[in-house]
Amino acid sequence: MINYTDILREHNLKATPQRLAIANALHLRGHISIESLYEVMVKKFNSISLATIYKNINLMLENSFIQEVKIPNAKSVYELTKASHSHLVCNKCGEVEDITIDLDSIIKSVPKTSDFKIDSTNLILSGTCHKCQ
Amino acid sequence: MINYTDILREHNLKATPQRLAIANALHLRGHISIESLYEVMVKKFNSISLATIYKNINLMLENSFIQEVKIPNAKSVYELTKASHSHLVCNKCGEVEDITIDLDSIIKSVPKTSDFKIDSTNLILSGTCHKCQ
DNA sequence: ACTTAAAGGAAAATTATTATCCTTTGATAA
DNA sequence: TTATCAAAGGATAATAATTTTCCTTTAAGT
Repeated sequence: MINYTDILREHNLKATPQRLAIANALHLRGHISIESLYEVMVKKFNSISLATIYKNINLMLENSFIQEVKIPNAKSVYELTKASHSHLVCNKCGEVEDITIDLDSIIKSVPKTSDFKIDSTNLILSGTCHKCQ
Repeated sequence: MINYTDILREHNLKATPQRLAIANALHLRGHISIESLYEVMVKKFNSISLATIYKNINLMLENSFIQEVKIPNAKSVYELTKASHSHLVCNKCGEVEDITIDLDSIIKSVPKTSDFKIDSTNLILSGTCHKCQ
């Protein structure tokens, strides 16, 4: 169980018990939706408000402590910010998995004639995971 | 101005005036959000209901006449279904542009050890477009 | 320990989306 | 071309998702 106190502070976020629990839930689950996160949090703080979840998720996004992952045909999930990576999403069980793929060649393949300056990439590969095949 | 009557019917969608107008708006704009689509449609059908927009967007999605494009930090836009392609999104003006990129090598680079069967890809490249640089 | 800006909780408000219900209409066939 | 009817449109209510408000509590720096 990692202590996220310092990491939260580095992102200009007060280290409250609720936030430490959110950070840990994200760490343990890897990716989690708002509603799942709320379920997890209620077990630890029986009177926590959904508004607290939303307010923290939004602040954490603004301060780049976490990232949103928008998934085709499903609700968004959130993850701790880490090095740029892509995602595998199983259409059967919904599992989301990180995967590191080098997209440099892809970025270079964008025609220079389009004169578009690429800052970031967002790649989701959908299909069927090992367990669901 | 293309006539989408037959194409709608091929997707098991009755060719109503409202649907033809939605198809044309998508064709003209390329990508459009719910609220922009509503604005466009109200000009043509001054008493159209937002519910009609939602019901049609959902039916068109179910019947694969259109696709949803989920964009980081922005609302979804919709586009007519066409051959698989990726998207360029400008962080400044919000413009969304189609781009054809061959992702075969990417898909093949997913380690076979992960035993994940990929069905579809979803790639968004974010940055700054020509006009906004 | 003291102070204070920020965070939490409860609930209201707002926004987004879907469902309901009745009227109208596109598509098929007589 | 008209008659028929399931499906679609419009108005509105209902629901779901998210944000705001307001007051109490607390983290963090003195």
